[in-house]
Amino acid sequence: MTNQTEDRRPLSRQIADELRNEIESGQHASGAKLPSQRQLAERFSAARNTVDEALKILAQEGLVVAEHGRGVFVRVKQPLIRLGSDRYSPKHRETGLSPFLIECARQGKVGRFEVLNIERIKPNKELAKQLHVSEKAKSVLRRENVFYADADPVYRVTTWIPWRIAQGTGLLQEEVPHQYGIHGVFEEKGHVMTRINDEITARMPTPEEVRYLNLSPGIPVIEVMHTSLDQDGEPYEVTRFVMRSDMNGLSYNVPVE
Amino acid sequence: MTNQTEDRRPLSRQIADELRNEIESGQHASGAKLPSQRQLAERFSAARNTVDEALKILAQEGLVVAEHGRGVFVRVKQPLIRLGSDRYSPKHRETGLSPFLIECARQGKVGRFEVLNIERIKPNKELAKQLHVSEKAKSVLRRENVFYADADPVYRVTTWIPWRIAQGTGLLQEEVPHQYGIHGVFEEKGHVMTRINDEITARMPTPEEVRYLNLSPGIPVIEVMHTSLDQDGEPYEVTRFVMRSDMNGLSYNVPVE
DNA sequence: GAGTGGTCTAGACCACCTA
DNA sequence: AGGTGGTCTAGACCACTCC
Repeated sequence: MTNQTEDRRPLSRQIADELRNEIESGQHASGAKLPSQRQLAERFSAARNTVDEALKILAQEGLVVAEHGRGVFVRVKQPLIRLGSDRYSPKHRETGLSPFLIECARQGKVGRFEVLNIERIKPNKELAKQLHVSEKAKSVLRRENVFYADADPVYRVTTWIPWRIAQGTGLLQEEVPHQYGIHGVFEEKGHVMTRINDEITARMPTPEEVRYLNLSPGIPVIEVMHTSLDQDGEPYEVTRFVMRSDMNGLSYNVPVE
Repeated sequence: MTNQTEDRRPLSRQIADELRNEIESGQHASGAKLPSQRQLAERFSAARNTVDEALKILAQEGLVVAEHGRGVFVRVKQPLIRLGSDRYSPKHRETGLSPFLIECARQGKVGRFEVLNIERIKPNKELAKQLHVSEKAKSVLRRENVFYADADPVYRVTTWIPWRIAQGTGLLQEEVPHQYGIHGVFEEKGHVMTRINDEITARMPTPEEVRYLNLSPGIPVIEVMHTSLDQDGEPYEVTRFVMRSDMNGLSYNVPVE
């Protein structure tokens, strides 16, 4: 650290900056344990509180993770699972695997998902508009899932389907009644996916999402609002993906129209 | 707050949860000032430090913003600027405006950008591979910009162009030498944009990005690595957008192939 | 000048992990 | 048992804003 008496930045920032430098220059390898807070406090002639503050800054940047009783560690970057614009492409049918499972397999992981709940609901205003259904009735089927790669929760997924389409298809059951999954069901009903519309945002997770996705501090989520459009341009399904950004990315390889 | 003696969560969390509830239930309107830290400390029978901690949790979630000397305020949500998959579409040529400017105008804002620097550089390994250029020479032109909506910085944009394409086009000057912008220049050189590939991630900003984008705590950035492909499938330009997620979203409306 | 948030200290107790 | 992070306290001083 440079001349402390001249430096007007808060001490906790200075310590954070110094440690960040050390990490980025490779003095603390990925996964390595940093000196304890008490050791750092002595080194920087600061109170332990102040060191804790500095480490919280780095944790918030996603650079380090504290583990209670063990120490503070340089965060190990995970390879990203890339959800692609081709994730619904018919070309993936041949393998019988969804793109998520393919990507997991490519990384030597086992992908799976759990059904949280399935319910027939009244849509809110916006959803009713998007799906061209009535706002007054229980006109929509909602399915909520969590996707896992090995033991790590990766996405929180909610799918909304107009009841006129879901009706009588068995989509009220956990088990999806089609070998090509939910989109196989839609095709049988005469809705061939022709275009998709994905609206993407990023934000910090809600406390509920922190629980579901087992998120540590400093990890934002990516939210994708996806709409499927059929051969007539009619929307027939909306899905929201909430993804942990430390394990996920998106990829759109598309023609310019 | 419920029975404090039974609650095992840290006091700062309890305070944060309580205040979050109050905000979400509308007891503190958007933009409203919360009670001062000293008042809250008294109300919750806690040290001011503890209240400060609680407010930092909410700030990190993007719910409130502290303003030094003024108070802590409920964050006002900004309307999002949506960068679309059609942002390069020839159909926007007629207006003579870029999609960014159109979107700004729609929100009653004035869009503009500043050139930070323009330089001929040696690409790193990954970039060399993406652009099919040599890693050993100064084979790439880099242009760095910041985009603004009114006074707010919105994107940090870096564009890399193979020097063999940029050479002799005037792209070394600040002023882009074509009425249709930089992509007009590429077309004149025989590269018609036929496909794009966008790789999207989200993360917390680096301290440098915090400075450039004037970011407050709890706001992640969205990073888009964009590649333009010409009629032969050849990549001829890579652009990185770093966008503040509180003012930006993405939108992909694309065919299923 | 009064009020606000920003930061720091020194010490304390707790919960968790490793051995 | 001993070390580590998690949290809280009480008090202090500072920088900023507003009147």
